[in-house]
Amino acid sequence: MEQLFQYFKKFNPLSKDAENAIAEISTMVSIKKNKDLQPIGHACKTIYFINKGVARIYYFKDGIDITEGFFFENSIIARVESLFTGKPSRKAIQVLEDAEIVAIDANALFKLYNSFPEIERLFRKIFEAAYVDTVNRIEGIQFHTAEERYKALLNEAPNVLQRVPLKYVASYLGITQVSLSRIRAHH
Amino acid sequence: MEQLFQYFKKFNPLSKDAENAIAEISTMVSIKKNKDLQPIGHACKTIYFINKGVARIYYFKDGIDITEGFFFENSIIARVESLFTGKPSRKAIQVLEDAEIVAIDANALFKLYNSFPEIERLFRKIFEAAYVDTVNRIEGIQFHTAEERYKALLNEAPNVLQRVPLKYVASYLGITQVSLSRIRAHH
DNA sequence: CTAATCCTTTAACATAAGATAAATAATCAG
DNA sequence: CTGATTATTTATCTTATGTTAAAGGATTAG
Repeated sequence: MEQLFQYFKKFNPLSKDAENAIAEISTMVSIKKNKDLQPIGHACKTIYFINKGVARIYYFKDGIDITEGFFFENSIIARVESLFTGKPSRKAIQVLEDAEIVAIDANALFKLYNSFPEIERLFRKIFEAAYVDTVNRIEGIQFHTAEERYKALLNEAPNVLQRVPLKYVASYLGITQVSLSRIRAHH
Repeated sequence: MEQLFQYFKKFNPLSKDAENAIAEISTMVSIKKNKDLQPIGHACKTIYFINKGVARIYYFKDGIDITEGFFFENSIIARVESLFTGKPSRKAIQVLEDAEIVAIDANALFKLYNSFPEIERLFRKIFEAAYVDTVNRIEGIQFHTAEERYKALLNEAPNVLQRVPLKYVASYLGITQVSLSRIRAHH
């Protein structure tokens, strides 16, 4: 849990009481490469934090596996379109390397918001930052060729290309595996 | 202000005290068609609510005007990538019809979070909902042809096509004006 | 009301990316 | 270690979208 509390400090440092309250509603999960942490079709009731490993959020569109995003050590994963609406998620979370993950019970967390305003503030800030990332990502998608998007990824997150199968990277970039391969060949 | 408070009720009803506190840090703005409400290059210190009119957020990429989003009556506009980071925004807000807008001083609002947890909660929920919209929008962009995106817009937000010049719609859809025209001709 | 400007469409051509298929290369299970 | 599966690359062809240019419509300023 210590790693998670360190992460929290960057957003909103918590009192010991608040940390303990979060520890009580959290569990450690060890999960093997390629396994789904959460399957498609259930309401998202958990917020995850990656201590070790890589994960992706994915879904199927017309039978095709599409990666929405990649997540590395020291980051939060949640399928917010379900978490914040209560609707079942059409998305799954899959681990791409053997991983150590903290699972936080979201309903219990939302209850803690009432007794610990500092926790509500913490998660407000965490999700505000995630929101900003998402807005910036749209800007990266609009009006860029596939090659530009690939180069941007290579530049901003080279670890993605080192640790993640290219077929997942392709759909993340919004192109086919074949196109990605062609772009990489063109150097 | 009444229209804004009605909007708030959908997220988190406020006490009279809280409403008054927000009223005190807000001003009404009347602005003419095609005028910029906020120019490019300043840190975003204001959250807007549209009582009447249409607006868009836009920016320039390689000299080309790109629309990030459209906003209609009864919605909040903010350039969150600046609001939540404090960095200057490379984006501007332009009004596309004569508009009536409530401008909320963001720094003053953030201070109110300390005295009114209900206000912090309200805006947490507002931006969580906006975050969900943005995540869903990425899904709409990835792996859809321009024609599919156009039809989706026609279906989900026909008012955009009725009230907004097509040249702005084109960049919003991530295509050129010429392509959009061709797609519309194919019907 | 008219001229000037701006918006939208149409046309012709160029190019990036999709689809399909097949050949390598890498990984995994037994 | 070996065969089987899975991932990646390469090739060929097709198609959607970009680019540029020009024409027609619509809107606006004076």
